[in-house]
Amino acid sequence: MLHEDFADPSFSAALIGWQKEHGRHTLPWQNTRDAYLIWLSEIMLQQTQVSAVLGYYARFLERFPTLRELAAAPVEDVMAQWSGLGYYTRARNLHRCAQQVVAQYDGVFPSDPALLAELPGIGRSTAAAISAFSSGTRAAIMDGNVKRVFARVFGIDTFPGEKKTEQAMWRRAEALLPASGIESYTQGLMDMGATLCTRSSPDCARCPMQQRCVAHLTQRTKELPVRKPKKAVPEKHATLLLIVDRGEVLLEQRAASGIWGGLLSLPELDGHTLAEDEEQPEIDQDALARAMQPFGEMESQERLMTVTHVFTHYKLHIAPLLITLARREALAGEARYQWLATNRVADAALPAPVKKLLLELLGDQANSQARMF
DNA sequence: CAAGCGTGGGG
DNA sequence: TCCCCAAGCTT
Repeated sequence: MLHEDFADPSFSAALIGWQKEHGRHTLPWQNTRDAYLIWLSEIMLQQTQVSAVLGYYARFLERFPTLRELAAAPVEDVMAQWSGLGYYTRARNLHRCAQQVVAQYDGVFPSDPALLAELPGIGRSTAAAISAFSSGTRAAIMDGNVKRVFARVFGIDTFPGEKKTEQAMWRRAEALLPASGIESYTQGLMDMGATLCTRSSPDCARCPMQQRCVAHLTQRTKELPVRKPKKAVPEKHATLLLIVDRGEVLLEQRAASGIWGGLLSLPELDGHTLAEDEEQPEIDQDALARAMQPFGEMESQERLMTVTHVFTHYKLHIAPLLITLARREALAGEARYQWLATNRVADAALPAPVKKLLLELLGDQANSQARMF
């Protein structure tokens, strides 16, 4: 034949039947056709597991019950709600997307996946999921679940991250779409991947694909899908300035791009990029004095214990430097700096490890009368 | 188009 | 402790 023929109606039939009987039906974003509720869940669930999303989803909707309220809100409020969930570009794009849907579509998400995919933060797969769940549109998703299920059921033994392999999977996904029942089918792919065909120890005994699964039949579920080739994780070091004064802490808004883009964080003492293993670098007092210039006169400095934060692509050693002020300078024209009351840290748009650091320290402070901010 | 982009949990 | 990676998108 000229090209692969991936069509097989029995695949979707088996999957749909399984989903209706054994799939998930009570997640907070199910049992609705409200595109706002579905879109929000799909964005939060990008590279993020359901258990991590549940709390954020509920709090986010409490703060932004409607698309228009989200669109009208300051982006800082959106970032604060997203704080701790990671991949912060999603939050900025979410806000932009809400504004675009209000402006271009009068607040109504289009049902066409191609139009959805033009909006910020919505790619081909997310567009298909939103479209399928909110309007029953027949469109294919391609996420980690689908890649894992396909790799095993069809015995695909090349790395799914490889472009050629992924393209083949997309063709297969399109060919396997059911004539009807796209909602149960799409949800079934996700449910199978998340609850049955898991990364380790898949429950093949309960799997509707058992009789047709190449990996199961050849006992290769451990080998499939093919692992991502791993590479050495670089280590970076940063000295963060923990400047406290009168019950407030000094924060700096980070650049929109790069790690923790657009979030508030502690000012970073630059010029300290170090070789590996050099855990406790000497503080460059000249650089520190220059960095402190805009904020005031230093009273004391105290090095706190280094904490290590592991990202997907590198490891960051954070050396906090606690600084108190003898005199505070007014923040003239420095829009990216702000003083934040320490009792508002928990709700601020901070990266997870920075928020953790601050809360731990402030907790210690609260328990200690010896030292007052 | 390969790399950049968070965080938390399971094994 | 360490490894792996999850309802991917953007540049």
